[in-house]
Amino acid sequence: MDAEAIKLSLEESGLRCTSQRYAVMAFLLEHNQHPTAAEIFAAVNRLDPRSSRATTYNNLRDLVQAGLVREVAAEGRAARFDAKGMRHHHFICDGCGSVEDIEWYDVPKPGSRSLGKRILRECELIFRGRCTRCAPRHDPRKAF
Amino acid sequence: MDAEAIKLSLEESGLRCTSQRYAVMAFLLEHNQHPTAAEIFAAVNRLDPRSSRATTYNNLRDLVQAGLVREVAAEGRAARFDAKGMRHHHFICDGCGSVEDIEWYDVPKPGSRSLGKRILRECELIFRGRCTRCAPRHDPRKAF
DNA sequence: TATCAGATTAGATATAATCTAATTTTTCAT
DNA sequence: ATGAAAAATTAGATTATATCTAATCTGATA
Ligand SMILES: [Mn+2]
Ligand SMILES: [Mn+2]
Ligand SMILES: [Zn+2]
Ligand SMILES: [Zn+2]
Repeated sequence: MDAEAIKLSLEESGLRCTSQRYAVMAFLLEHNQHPTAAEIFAAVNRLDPRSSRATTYNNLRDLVQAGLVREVAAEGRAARFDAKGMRHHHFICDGCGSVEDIEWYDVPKPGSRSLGKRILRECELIFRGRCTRCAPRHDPRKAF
Repeated sequence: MDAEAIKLSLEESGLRCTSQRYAVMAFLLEHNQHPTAAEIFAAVNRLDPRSSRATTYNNLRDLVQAGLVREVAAEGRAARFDAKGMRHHHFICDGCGSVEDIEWYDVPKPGSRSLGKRILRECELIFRGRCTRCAPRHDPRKAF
């Protein structure tokens, strides 16, 4: 996704393309490691222009509201984010806590009986286990 | 699950059945609203015996490690917990943030091609939308 | 009973997120 | 261009959540 496309997607969502907001969005688009707000703040300030912590949080909030960014559901203290590009699932490593993307495939919806009067919008599938780096350290005779 | 069964499940996991630890476990078993640590702390102290905040957090950590309790994956600030009884999925309300249980059903695993060298242990399915209470307030003409 | 590991406690500390009020930047009507 | 209004940014204070520390308590066991 090039600079112009990012600018456009922001403006289509009713958000001005400020340099700080652009930097957050661009960083998320080119890093799929699901960084925390603190990591994003550090990363966008490594380059110009400077952005404050409050602005980083404000922009993440705005981008999530606009549907361009997602706050990933995960346990743990700090929220993690990714750009909502192609649909995908997530894999969370028991060993190191890393969150990785898994290719999307369709998930069966719950029956209307168990859904009741609830209105279903979307679903999110999280896998757990050991990532490629952590798998070798894992003794398969021991349960987690 | 009666008192004796709780005591037993704790001891099978190598945890002493202290009154504070019992209270946390019993509370989670009879409330499926996925309370936060603060809510659990308040609830177990409404009755005797008193338990400190540190102990509530310590016991939640121990119970999660022992596999009796789960920290639910969800966005938002405070961690939420439930007793790992019967397997189930979760529904998180866009409106009020409540987390509700959804009857379990099997979920197709990702293909070994997209899984790579990762070791899969389990999966967790999260639905999003409007809960029964929030659904009526939702104007279906407006997107979220 | 004496010992000791496990558990609890109050309060201090750390971490993550949000708020506040001042300032800067952009937009837009004139 | 000019000035007013709106939007965005900022540093730092504040709040919320979680963990740590070091002293004390409890209960199992010898
Ligand atoms: Mn992702
Ligand atoms: Mn549950
Ligand atoms: Zn790993
Ligand atoms: Zn609701």
